[in-house]
Amino acid sequence: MANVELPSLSPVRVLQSGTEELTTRDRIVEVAARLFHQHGYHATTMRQIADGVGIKAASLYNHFAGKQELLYTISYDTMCEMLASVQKALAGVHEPDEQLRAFVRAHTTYCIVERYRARVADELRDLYPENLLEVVAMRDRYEAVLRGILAALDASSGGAVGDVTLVANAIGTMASQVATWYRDDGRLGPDEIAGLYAELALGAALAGVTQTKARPHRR
Amino acid sequence: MANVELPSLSPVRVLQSGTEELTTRDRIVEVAARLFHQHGYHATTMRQIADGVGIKAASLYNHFAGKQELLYTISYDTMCEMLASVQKALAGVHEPDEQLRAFVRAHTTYCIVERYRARVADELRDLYPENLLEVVAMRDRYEAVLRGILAALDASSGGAVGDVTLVANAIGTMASQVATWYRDDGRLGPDEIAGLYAELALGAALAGVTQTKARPHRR
DNA sequence: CCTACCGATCGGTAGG
DNA sequence: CCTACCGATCGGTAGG
Repeated sequence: MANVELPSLSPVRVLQSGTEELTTRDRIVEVAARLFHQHGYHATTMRQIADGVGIKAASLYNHFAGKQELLYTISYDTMCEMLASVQKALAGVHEPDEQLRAFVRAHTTYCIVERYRARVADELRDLYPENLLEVVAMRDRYEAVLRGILAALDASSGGAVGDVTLVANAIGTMASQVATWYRDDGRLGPDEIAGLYAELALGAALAGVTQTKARPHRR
Repeated sequence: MANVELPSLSPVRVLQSGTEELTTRDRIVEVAARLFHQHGYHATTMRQIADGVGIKAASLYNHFAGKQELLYTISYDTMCEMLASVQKALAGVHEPDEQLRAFVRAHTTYCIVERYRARVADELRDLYPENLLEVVAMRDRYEAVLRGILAALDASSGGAVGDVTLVANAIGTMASQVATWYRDDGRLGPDEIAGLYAELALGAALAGVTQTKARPHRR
């Protein structure tokens, strides 16, 4: 097995982005993320990761204390990147509906472009309890941003959203799962999908008003 | 470790439902589904499954040829049950919007009530190629039902849905993921969530019209 | 359905 | 970053 293709961005990589000179440590993270995504954490061996990087398994332990630290690094860094990504997208946007569009666009785009690490970070099952705690804490901050937007949208629309927490969960999981069906050779590119998902999310969030306008509820 | 709690229904179990007398084979499937869900396929050992049932690991091989056959059985049977569940829910429903509601309600309810097996069946990663083929074929039939409903809704609404495939993927993944945040001790029960999800799905599917009505697109 | 067992492979270490 | 190696555990089998 040779190398990884996708460059992608880490806190470090962002600063020196553009070039292709990755440190061994960063290359380990890339390969591990792709393999964890493809086969799962337990089905991926340290030997496979080492193979992908082009070193021996024992050498991995010069960069990470073990397999779990590798998973934690990927998950935690990815959650931080996702949070930074939506915060950047929200800068200067004040209308709740435009905030929701911006959030969903940024989130969806990240989940497509960085689909390997994003899906690994979404899989909390294999994290040790102490690591899980930290990743979940970061994820909670992320979800709180979405809930805040939906609460503002609810207020500005006369309660159209309804159950803010449920709608946040629905929209969040919908966008996170985009990588399960996205194909590089598909009809639509990441930007197109992200734009469409933003409209779907707004439609779902405001389903209460639009539905009752179109026809009264029965139930 | 003792037994499993949840009864749940398999093609066999459905016929004799109501009682608690499960065959050893069915109890193995239940325990395996719960453990595969909780820890993942590779992190679950045959010894853990045997422990949960109350037998020794070697005895499992009197019921299944191996671990993979167990996974395949769970995945395939679950896909069949899901398909049967929505087909039943759609019987006699002819209006596209009501069909979408019925589909999403049935799918969401199944994904909550049978959340262990549903999530295992949604994880295709660990299936051997020949098994994957059969499970994916069944899943495609399932998704085709949803696409058919959305195509009808699109036609009856003057093209409001737009990209039927994308919307089907979005709604399908959203509903499938409900088990990631559902809690037994949460505010909302399965039926309430399923009802709300049906409205969210309809709002998302018709986002095109409602959005353009409310305010013209800019992009 | 059990006891007894096996070859393979894993994560990780020693020591350079 | 490497070679050499180890204890633990896994899925599965033999034979009753």
